[in-house]
Amino acid sequence: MTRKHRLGDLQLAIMHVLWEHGEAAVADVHRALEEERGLAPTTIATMLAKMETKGVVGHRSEGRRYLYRPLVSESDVRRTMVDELTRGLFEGNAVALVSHLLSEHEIDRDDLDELRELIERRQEEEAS
Amino acid sequence: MTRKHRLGDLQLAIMHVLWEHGEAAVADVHRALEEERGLAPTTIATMLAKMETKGVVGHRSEGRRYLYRPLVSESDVRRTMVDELTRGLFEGNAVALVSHLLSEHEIDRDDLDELRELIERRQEEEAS
DNA sequence: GACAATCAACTACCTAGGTAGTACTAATAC
DNA sequence: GTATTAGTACTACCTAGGTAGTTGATTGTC
Repeated sequence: MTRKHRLGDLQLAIMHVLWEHGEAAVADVHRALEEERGLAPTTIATMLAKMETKGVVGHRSEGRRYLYRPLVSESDVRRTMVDELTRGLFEGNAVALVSHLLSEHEIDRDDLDELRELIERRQEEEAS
Repeated sequence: MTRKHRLGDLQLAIMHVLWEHGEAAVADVHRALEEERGLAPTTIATMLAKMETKGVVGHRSEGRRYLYRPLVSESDVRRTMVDELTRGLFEGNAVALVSHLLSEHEIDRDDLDELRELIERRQEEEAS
């Protein structure tokens, strides 16, 4: 069932639109992705249909058109996908992942401050 | 060319064996993955052939058998894949990824300490 | 009422990952 | 020297993601 939370690039892009809008018609999604992807509307429609089969979105009819809505949450997807990446690439060690982020310069000076705060806050929570 | 650094589950598992051993025959890889996957030796062989076409591994003959070696480094693969995940799931914001890790309890008390140190060390480096 | 636009349904393809059987060849073991 | 073993090559399939055309219905416009 983890299948449901593993999404491809396009699927992810579509989900972002749905997560943001709550509900959207094919045309809405298409418009939202037009810029960066320039896909045919039917491509979006086909993908949404496949995603529905897969169980990650649902729809209701409104007049002649369908309004799609997400059936999985962004955090579930994040959890699963980050988890799988961590397992596949860092032997399941989340710290190793962060360490990678740090050493590969994905994180700049300001980010470091932000992170440090995040961690300190978390440590305080943990302490209680 | 980012294609070269995006690997599937099995491919990743195979690469781990190669990264660790430097060079390995099909039988070696098969033996190493037998336990956790229980795949036919031909599956490994087929996959290695596909990976060679893709350019992620190379081989040399030693007698009748092939010794495969990695052509892409673990850190390259990590970089690309982490990067793509960050872009696809966290709008490219690495800090958001770490934040996710923290809030999803992927990181326990000891890890927090470790992380904090990592960050402090990094900050010192950055300060110079 | 004819015509254009909108929309979902259906069909078709292509690629990559994954899985494995069969066939052929070379070495090894009696 | 024949039978087994170890190996690669070749072929075949299946699934999922991605991309889009064609078709047929509905609706809105003049």
